[in-house]
Formats: sequence, C-alpha cells, structure tokens
Amino acid sequence: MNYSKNVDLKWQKKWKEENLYKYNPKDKKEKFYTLEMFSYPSGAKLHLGHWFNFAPADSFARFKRMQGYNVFHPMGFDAFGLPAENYAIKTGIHPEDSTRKNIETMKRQLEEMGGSYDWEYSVETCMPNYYKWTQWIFTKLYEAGLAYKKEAPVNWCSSCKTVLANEQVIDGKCERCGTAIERKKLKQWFFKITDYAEELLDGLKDLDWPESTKKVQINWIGKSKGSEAKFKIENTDLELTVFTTRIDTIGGVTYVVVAPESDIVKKITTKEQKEAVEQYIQNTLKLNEIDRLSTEREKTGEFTGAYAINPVTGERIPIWIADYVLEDYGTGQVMAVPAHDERDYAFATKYNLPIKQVIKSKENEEVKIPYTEYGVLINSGKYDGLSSEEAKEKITLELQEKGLGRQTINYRLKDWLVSRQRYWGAPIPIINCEKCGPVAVPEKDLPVLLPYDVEFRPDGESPLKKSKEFMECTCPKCGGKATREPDTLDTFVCSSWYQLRYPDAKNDKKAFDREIVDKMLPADVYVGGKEHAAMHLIYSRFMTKALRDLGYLGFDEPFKRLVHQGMILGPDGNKMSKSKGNTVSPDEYIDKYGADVFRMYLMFGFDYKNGGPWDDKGIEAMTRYFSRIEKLIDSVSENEIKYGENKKELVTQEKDLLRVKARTIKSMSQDINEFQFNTAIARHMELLNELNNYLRTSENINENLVKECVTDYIKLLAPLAPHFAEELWSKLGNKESIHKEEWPKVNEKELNGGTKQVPIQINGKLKDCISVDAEATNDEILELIKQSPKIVDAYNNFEIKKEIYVPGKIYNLVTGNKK
RNA sequence: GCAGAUGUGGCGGAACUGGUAGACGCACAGGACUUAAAAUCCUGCGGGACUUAUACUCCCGUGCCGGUUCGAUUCCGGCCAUCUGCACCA
Repeated sequence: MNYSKNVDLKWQKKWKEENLYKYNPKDKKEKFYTLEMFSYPSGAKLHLGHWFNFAPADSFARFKRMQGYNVFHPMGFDAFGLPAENYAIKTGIHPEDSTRKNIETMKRQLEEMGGSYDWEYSVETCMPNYYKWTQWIFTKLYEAGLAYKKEAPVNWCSSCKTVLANEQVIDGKCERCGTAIERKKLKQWFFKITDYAEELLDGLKDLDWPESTKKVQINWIGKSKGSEAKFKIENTDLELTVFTTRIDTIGGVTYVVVAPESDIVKKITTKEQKEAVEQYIQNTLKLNEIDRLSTEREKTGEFTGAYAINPVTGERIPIWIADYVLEDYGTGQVMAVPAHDERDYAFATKYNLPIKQVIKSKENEEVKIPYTEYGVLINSGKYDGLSSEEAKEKITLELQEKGLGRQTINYRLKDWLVSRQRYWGAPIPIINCEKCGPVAVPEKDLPVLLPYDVEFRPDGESPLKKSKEFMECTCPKCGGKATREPDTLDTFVCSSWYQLRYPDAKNDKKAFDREIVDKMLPADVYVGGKEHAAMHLIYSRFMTKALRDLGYLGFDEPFKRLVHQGMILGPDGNKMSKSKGNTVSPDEYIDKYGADVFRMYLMFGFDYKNGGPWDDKGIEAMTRYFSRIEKLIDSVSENEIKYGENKKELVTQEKDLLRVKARTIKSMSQDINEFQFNTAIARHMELLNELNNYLRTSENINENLVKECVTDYIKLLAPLAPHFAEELWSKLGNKESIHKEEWPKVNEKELNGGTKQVPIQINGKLKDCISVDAEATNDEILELIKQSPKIVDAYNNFEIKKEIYVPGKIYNLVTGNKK
C-alpha cells in the first residue's frame, strides 16, 4: 500500500500553503458554527481521548463544508487550572511555561491529525488578551449585582495549610499528606446563577440536546413547589423558617431540625447542651455532602435545648441539629414529621421522639408508618377531613394571613462559587478599599495581570497575597491606599464564554462585537463529554443569559444542538489514568499507519456516542480497507479495466449498483449528521463491495457508470479520511482539492431502481422472502406474495384469521385451526 | 445515597417512527493461487434438533421475570448487573 504518514505530511503542507481551511466571514453561504469543547493542556501531548473526540468532529465539520455551508470550526485551549499548578508544585516548572509548551505541542498534533481549523480564530484562556475580557465580564456582573461575596465552607488541610479541591480529598483526607480535612468558612465570591433558575429550566425545552442531559440539568436545578413556615423560638425574638413540600403534615411536626453549621445554632443552644452540640458540629465538619445525604447511613443529631412554637397548632416542640440537613439547601431548617417522612421516622425512632400521625389513606385503609403518600388529614383540628391537596392550600393561606409563611418555590441549584485561593487562574478584578469597600477595576486598567514571579507553593495564603507588588494598589474611586483581591477565578468562568470569543478572537477593544456574535451564535453543534452535562453546560447557559440582559448580545442560548462523544477506556475496561498504568498513546499508531487509518479506525471500531475499552485488533483491517480502495483507484486511473461497449439501457445489475450508490449517499449523509460514523463507514464499505462485485461479474462493464460511482465513492471518503482521499483524488487526475468538492446528491430515481426484498411472515414468523422489482406497484407485489408456496399452503390448510399487509414492506398472515 | 445512562454472537458493533435480529468488520474454518508460506481473492460462520452428510424443515435466542400486540432488541411494569456525574478536576 502506498498510503502512509508521508501522504499526510505532503497534503498538510499543501493545505497550509493554500490556506485551505481559512474561514471567510464575508462568504455568502449559510453559516454553520460547529465546535468541540476545547481541551485542557494538562499533559504534554494529545491523548487517545482527544483523538476520539476531535477527529470525528473534524470529519463532521468537513462534511458540512462539502454540503455547502460556510463552516466555522475553531479550536482553542482551556489553559488555566489546577493540574498545571499541581505539576508546578511538584516539579518547580512554572505553570505558564509548561502550559505554553503543551499548547504548542498540541496545536502541532492537531494539525497532524488533519484538523481543519483556522488558527486565526483561537483562544487561550491564560493569555492576557483573553482573561482581560473574563475579568471585564466579572466587573459587569458585579456592577449588575450578579456577583457578590459571602461566607462558604472550603476543604482545609491544616498540615499543608491550603484549601483543597474535592478531587484532592480522598476518604476525607488530604491526598498529599493524609491529614484529615476540615471544613472551614471563608469569604468567597459567587455568581447569582439562581436568579436564572427558572429560565435555565424553561429554556431546555427548545434545545436539540440529548434528553438525558436535559434531565440532568432539570434535576440539578431541582425545582420544587412548597411552602415556608415560620416557627418562633421560645423565649427569644428569633424564628426558624422551614421549607416543606408537605405543609399538609404540619400538624404532625414533633421536632424541628437545623443544619449544624447554621449561625443560629450558637444563639439558641442552652448551657446544658452546649458541649454536646459543639462536639456534634465538629464531627459534622468532617463529613462531605454525599455522605451526609446518604439515606443508608444512620441518622445522628443533638438536642439544642431550645424549643419552637408550631405556627399552626401552637405546640411547643424541641429544636435539634442533625447532619442530614444541609445549610445551603432550602432554608437549612426543616420541620420533622416522623409519621410521614422516612428520614424523620428513622431519626425519631432512634432518639425516642414522638410520632404523630396526621394523614390517613383516602380509602381509609390501615397504613404503615411512615406513610408518605397523599391522603386525608386527621388529628389536625379544623383541617381534619380535608385532602392533602386542599389542606396545603388552606394551611398556606392561614400562615400567610398570620404573617408566618407563604407559598414558595425552592431550587436545589446553588449560586456559583467562583473564587479560588490559587495561583493559576485569572485574578479577580476587585480592589478592596478601606473607605469604599470592594471596587471593580475599571475597564481602562484591565487586565489585572497575573504576576509571573510568585511563590505558588501552598503555605496558608492565596498565592497572590504573598506578592506585595501585586497586592498594593490605589483605590480607583477615592485614590487612597488599597489592596487587590488575592483570589483567582474558577476556570469554569473562563470556559463559560469562550464560544463568544472565537468569532471575534482578535478584538482588542471589546470582549466581542455584538453584531458578529449575534450572527454567529448560537453555535449550531457543540460536541463534548457528558461529564459536563451539569456544570459547564449550565454555566455557559447562565453566562449567555446574563450577558444578554446586560445588553451585550441578542440571543438566549449558546448551543443549539449538543452531542456527547463516549469515552475510550483502557484495554482493561477502566478509565485511562496514569496511576492505573492503562493509558494508550496514539503516537505510535500514527507513525505506523498514518493519521487517516487511525481516524477511520476510531470512527469505525467504536460507537461515537458510547466509546468503549481500547482494542487495536481491528486496526489492521482498516489498513486492508485502504489498500482495497487504492487497488480500485489504481485500476481506474491506470486503465486496467476492460470496459464493454457503450450502451444506453442499464441492465438490472447496473440499476442495483446505482441503487446501492444512492442508498450509500443517503445513509452516509444521515449517519454523519447524527455522528454515527461507524455505520457511515460500513455503508461506504458496502459500496466498494458492490462495485468490486460488479467489476468481477459484469460481462459488459459500463465505463461511465464505473467512473461516476468511483468519483462519488471517493468524495464520500473525503471528510472521513482527508489526506488519503486527497491523494486518490489527485491520482484520478484532479488538480483542485477534493475538499472544495460538493457532497454527492441522492438521485431518487436511482434509489428506487433495481430490486428489493419483501419479507413474508406467518403468525409473525418469517417464512419466505420475495425479490420484487422496486418499481412494482403494491398490488403487483401482493399478487406475487399470494403465489408464495408457503402462503398457498397456509390458505389451503388453515383457517385464515387475519391478513396484515404493510404495502411494499411486510406481509403477515395469521392462521387459526387446521381445516 | 441521589441522579443519569448502558446491557444484542467468540469480539467491536448494526437494526428508520413496533415490521427479515446479528448490517459492516474482527477472529475462526474451508477453498483458489503458490514448490511452500505470506499477501490477495472466493465461500461459510448465533445455539440446538432432524439427517450418513448436504439441502430442506422445525425449535430456542437481544441481562432476568411478566404484560400489550398479528408482530417487541424497540412500548409498559418489576428485578439484576455494570458505567458515569454529584457543585474547588476540567
């Protein structure tokens, strides 16, 4: 075979010289914006996962280009983040240096893959010309009241004196030194994503996204309708506000529970209980949320010594703390109804708290406690006899009239915590002035440059705090002495708007030009892993909506259509990771087989949307397919085929070949559009089989027909194997690039020519199958079916119960008893 | 724990809105070519029964149990197993 890596290099060079993939914004063709989630340059090289994600997505972009769109297909790097910083702490190599080097290598490798990107439109989030605008967005959100500061817990390692990411906490211990972590509260910056909860939920219905991803987002937002009720705390002027979806059960409240970390706990705890409560709080701080919410784990809690008054019944009930209540969900305070809630029941049983049934079943049947269904109220005074639904309304109304409650909607979605006590990120553009408070850095002073020379090894402070030069500044408002915010931004902030920057990537006056982004966005297709279903994909949607409301753009959603690629696992079926030692490098395969064989193998051997364990057994088969293709093209270009005489009428065999060709074009168009590359390639292989079959068996080979089929056949290969197809195309005598050609069109007449099969069933089981002329009418086909010996036999010997004929598709005869 | 997926031959994986289960490939087996091997080409290839054998025919078969239907990999109910995410990894 002649195809090898050298063919790749030859065409890559030529394409670069010709600037083949240059994006022209003035082109009159319809725009098509397709992008992949940009990559994080953590390792030095593209790994298999990158190839699996990017190569097929590039084929998709090429396919759209051939279909006549003005395709915008940019690529960039999500370059800030924890791994580079950790790597730096370990090796001493500065994150900026390692990141830049990695980006250069990855760019080169993306070219080796044959990626059709225009690098004139690219972003690197760690570059000042990008993060200047990330900071600018922050200041705009701050001015609009969408960024604010409040206390929030972090994972703290007292030995390393540093904040740890959840990822760095293994079994409640620091991954570096093994010290048990603590939860410590720090003042942190938040974005008010909860303001957009309703719109984020509502907007999902118009998106062409996988249903499963929409569900993840729906659950993440977690809307629930319910009521708030205020429980006054005895002997104080304080009150607890609980959120419940079951206000109808308020008569059954036998205690209330407060999240242990709530500030109010300290204020209400009695002297006698103080020690026990504090001990309990300390224990709670060691747990993570997943454990706390587990319904399996035994419930624990502690009595505060204080009592509250039920706003409906006036009963005096104890106030407890328990770790199954989270401070940041709802109000962090819940009313406990052990008779009608599983968790409350388990808790009450353990601590001998009273259990009072207030709901019975609608059918008045005996019920098992805890009874969590809706029913009819009992033991609830004037509300007795009402259904749960009616009671909810009436009780909420009463609370409202008393000023002790209201109907409300609660979301599980929390505000987005964006500050990080780390070095390798965009500095938060805030100046803290003693007189003026926090002041946003004015646009003219942006970017707030991330200083290079900083001690980023952890020692208890945000790294930037240690740079005097960075920290000391003057207040933009009053001109007095001030200090900079030492925290940096979550990298998700950088990646929440990059799709807006791509089309106007070089703009140094603005983050992006509204006219340009309004034309380009929403992106038509966004490709990336489903692990981003909740966070990144909600954050970018929020950012789009926030910027829209601030007047910077005129659309509601960033990504019209979303596709998730699967994951290539290690050969052992586990996620590839260095620690497991099951990583596979694409490099040796590229050297040995060439980029196109590898691309094609990735597309053919795995389902793009699922991925699977790596296995290279089939890669030789792809080489074999390439050499079969080469053989065909050689026999055409070198005139080795003995053609017959020219004739006008096509014989059935030729109509069948055209039918297969038309079907191939149709299926491949659909399949590539759906990112089903494996079936697209299968169809392509079928066309070759059919062509070879024809060349082998035809007694009178039709030259025009063969040439037409071969031309289309190579065009169909072009997006999938760009270098190889280009090589074959030039072999056929073409001077221009195949990537400027149009995608073949389906000829409906050819599609409906030749012969087709109609299956015949008796009682739903296949008994026969007839070949009919594809142009035959439905009645003619039915005639033929009736002549099938099986059917004749059935008619003769059995009673006929029913006859089902789906015209031209299937025939099923339902028989009864033997005659 | 909660949430979201997935489950089809020896293997990767097909099957449009319920309509020929296993496309296309891998592996394997047989044959052709060759002194021989490799390469290439051709044929077969879910399991079982019947049959000397082939053909034919019949039965079973899409994780398990049940349902709807003329017909279910596809729809419904219940289970089992595996994978992914869970807010400071990106």
